[in-house]
Amino acid sequence: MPQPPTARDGKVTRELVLAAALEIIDRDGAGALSMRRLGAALERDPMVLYRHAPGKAALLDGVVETVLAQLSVDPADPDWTAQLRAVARDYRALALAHPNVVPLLVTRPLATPLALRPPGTLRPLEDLLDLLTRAGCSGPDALHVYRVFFGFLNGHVLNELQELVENPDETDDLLRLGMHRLPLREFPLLRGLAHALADYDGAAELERGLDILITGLAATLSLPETGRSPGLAARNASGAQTDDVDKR
Amino acid sequence: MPQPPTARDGKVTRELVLAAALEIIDRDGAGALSMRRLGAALERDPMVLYRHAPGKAALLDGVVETVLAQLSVDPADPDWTAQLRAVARDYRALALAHPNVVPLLVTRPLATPLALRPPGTLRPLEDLLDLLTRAGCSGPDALHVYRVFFGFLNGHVLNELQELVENPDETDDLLRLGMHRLPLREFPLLRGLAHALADYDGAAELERGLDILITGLAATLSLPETGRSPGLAARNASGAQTDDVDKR
DNA sequence: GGTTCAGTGTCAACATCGTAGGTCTACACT
DNA sequence: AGTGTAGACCTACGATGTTGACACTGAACC
Repeated sequence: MPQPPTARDGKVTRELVLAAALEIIDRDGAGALSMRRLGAALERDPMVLYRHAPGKAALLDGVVETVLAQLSVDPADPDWTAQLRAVARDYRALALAHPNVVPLLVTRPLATPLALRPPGTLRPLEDLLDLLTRAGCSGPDALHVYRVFFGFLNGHVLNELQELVENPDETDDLLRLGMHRLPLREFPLLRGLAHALADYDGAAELERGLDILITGLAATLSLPETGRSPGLAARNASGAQTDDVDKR
Repeated sequence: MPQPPTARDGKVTRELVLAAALEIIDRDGAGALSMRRLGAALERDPMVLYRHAPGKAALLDGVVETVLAQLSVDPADPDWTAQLRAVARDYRALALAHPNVVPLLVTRPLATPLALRPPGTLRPLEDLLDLLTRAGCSGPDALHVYRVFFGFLNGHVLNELQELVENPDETDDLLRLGMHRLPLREFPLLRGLAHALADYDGAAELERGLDILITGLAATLSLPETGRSPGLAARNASGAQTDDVDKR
């Protein structure tokens, strides 16, 4: 017999549950994920979920883990700066692919002590430490780099996802950003920058941040900055757009 | 007659509501804030709240606004780097004073287009733009600095708040961090760094990040780096502890 | 003085949520 | 044949955000 799209193929596995949960979150946001809805998506009784996770919080952690598991760090890369850049780009791509997961990504760890987090979440950390110590970093320094690096990444991703527009079809920047509503007298500079706000280029912003970060790190840690120089120059006021992955 | 501690003094104002909400969040976390509990804290019927806010989401935004309103940027400061540093330290202090608000702080803006955010939230942005343009920045560059700066700040704060411990009374670092639980074979480096993890110094980390960021920014924007050099040197593997505000 | 009106507080009700407890079915192994 | 076990299901409880109707107050107006 023909199965409905989200077919009930035999057993329910943890992976199936998490995949369905991710799908719901991607479509309708994290707030829309309820045990009942998730059960319905799997065409099962909601209570089945508790066989595969001790509660909703664990499910959310699981979703975070599956997403984060798609991020891989190659500890064997001889050029640590290049590897950092690659990871950063992957991370951004992941965030853009699952924007509704980002709040969980930055928020869930606050509820769980580091060492009790799901292993998939710790993998990138361990690999990054590996990469850096191979490059000559001391342990504590590697830890420091990890923190600065992911701190920066999370900050960037949060920023980029905030650049939402009220009415994307509108051509006028002021209207698109909903800026006509804010009191002109109190925020003159902000209003004047509507155009600049409108053509925000996340990819370029990330690269520039990486330039600053990596050169800064290399200097502070007195590590060899392998590979060619990252090209700090080449930019002016308006900043040339780089090709962007997403269309916004 | 003697009033109970959280007295019902006359009218209920928006400020009173938000203050009570903040109190609950500070004490029991954002998840513990419900309309009914908030109503009980004010000794009023929960429905009263809807007279002062259109819904729970608006209340949360209000809490974010009141917290963020405590952050002030002085646009007249002639030394922009010093002002940035001051703002960064204030922001960190705010986050440490209200750790349970931080998830809201980084998460709520994702739900609201920039221009429709409460004015209190936009104030620091406008003031920062002011500060930077006075220092000779172009508009778009100022915007860029703002983004990199707050991206970094949010990232740092999120990082610092994650460094929670499982059993704060334990003297052994491994136990305090709950590290004895994670599979030794898979995370050797991480386990080896338990000590380094345990004496994380948020204030020092912030300063080092600021060093990197500000020098990087000054270089990229070819702005005068006013004030004395930020002191990029003076650090080694273990990193000397600076005096810290909080006790953890 | 009487009437209207907007603001404020109260109450009951609804749909939805997470999850504790118990039960039924089917298969694995002795 | 009997027994154990794991997966799935159902019911039910308490809590949540929010709607709509209703009562009270004080000021504004005729």
